[in-house]
Amino acid sequence: MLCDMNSFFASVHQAMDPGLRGKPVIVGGDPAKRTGIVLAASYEAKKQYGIKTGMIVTEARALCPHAVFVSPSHRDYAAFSSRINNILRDFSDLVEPFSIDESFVDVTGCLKLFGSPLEIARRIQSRINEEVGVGVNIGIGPSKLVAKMAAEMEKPNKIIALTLEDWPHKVWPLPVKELFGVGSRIGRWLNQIGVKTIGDLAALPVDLLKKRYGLVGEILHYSAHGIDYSPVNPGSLDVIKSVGNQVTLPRDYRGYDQIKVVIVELAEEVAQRARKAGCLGNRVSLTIRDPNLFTETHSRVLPAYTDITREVYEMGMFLLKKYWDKDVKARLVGLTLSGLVRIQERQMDLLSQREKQEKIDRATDLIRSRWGQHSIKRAVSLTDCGVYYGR
DNA sequence: TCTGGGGTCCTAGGACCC
DNA sequence: TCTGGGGTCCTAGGACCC
Repeated sequence: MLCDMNSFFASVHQAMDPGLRGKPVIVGGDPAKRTGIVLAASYEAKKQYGIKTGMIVTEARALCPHAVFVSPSHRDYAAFSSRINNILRDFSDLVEPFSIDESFVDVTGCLKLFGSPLEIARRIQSRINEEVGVGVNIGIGPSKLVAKMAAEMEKPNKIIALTLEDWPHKVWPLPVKELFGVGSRIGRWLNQIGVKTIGDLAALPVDLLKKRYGLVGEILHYSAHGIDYSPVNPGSLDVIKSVGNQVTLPRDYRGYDQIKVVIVELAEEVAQRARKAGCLGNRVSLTIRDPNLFTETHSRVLPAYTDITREVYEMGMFLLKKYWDKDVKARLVGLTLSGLVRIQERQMDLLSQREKQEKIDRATDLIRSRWGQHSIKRAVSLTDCGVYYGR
């Protein structure tokens, strides 16, 4: 099954504040910023006023001036998301959070315990509706792909079961861009070569897709036929691989000094998030989008794994000066720490040991500078092997 | 297509190692 | 320096997802 929360961010605000229920609610960026977009809109806003996710906030305001505009609160969304996943885990231990508002659940092994997939879906849906207070679409299918496609077919708060027998008449007529894995670029290319529907894609020779898109092309071919063998992997989101932040600036910034301020703040956020996650990273990437929307990214591996703000910042500045010239103009700046590894307890010990060693070295240096090179030595130097150094 | 901000995965060339 | 064959790491870029 794929459980897909309806208008998730907006629903969370409505669940937390009963005064917002039944009203057009729009979750969007700071209206003071030049480029705020709609992150989510309640069904009232979507249905009655034609508000869409991704729309520019000012545009949304024009369509629905009396809507309640709320600024996003990621903490609350994360809390709601984990409550929902906990409900799902009451039904199966195979729960894979796919994003903050979508999770796959493999119920193959618990049909005897809880009944048919449809019955399970109904129980999950009513528990999420009642206990969390948000709507949820549940797609049921023989694979993640089929369940995912099913969940998109009708909204909101629907349960849709899809089988492979249904696939040709229910999925093939859909526009090819609706297929999971077909984005804007591939969709455009497919349209250009006359592939309009998912059925058209299914009929396309694999070799053509393979030649153009390699492995991705091959997967696309199988997807168009509803074939997917990927397992529900409960741990897939536990291991984070990178943390990054980017900002679109209130105006174009120019030159190292102005951009430096942004890099300082981004480094602070990024390193702090790494520390909070208990991770160290070994690669820093800097992205700059210029006023013409041309975006460039450069990265470099660090000499050692780190979660230190200063080290992330310094690599960011190194990259800026190496790859962009002095009068660089930036509309957006992004900084990412990747190559992340979790700090194990043992590594924690090593870190604190390292700190201890550094303190010892500093103290030793100080003592020697004051009382001479041989005023302090390691115990091994006092054995007869170390005697040469001891004099 | 882009809007903004958070991610993942794949590919490919070059450097370097044995 | 090149010979052959196998491999890893680094870096950039492209595509996707929500």
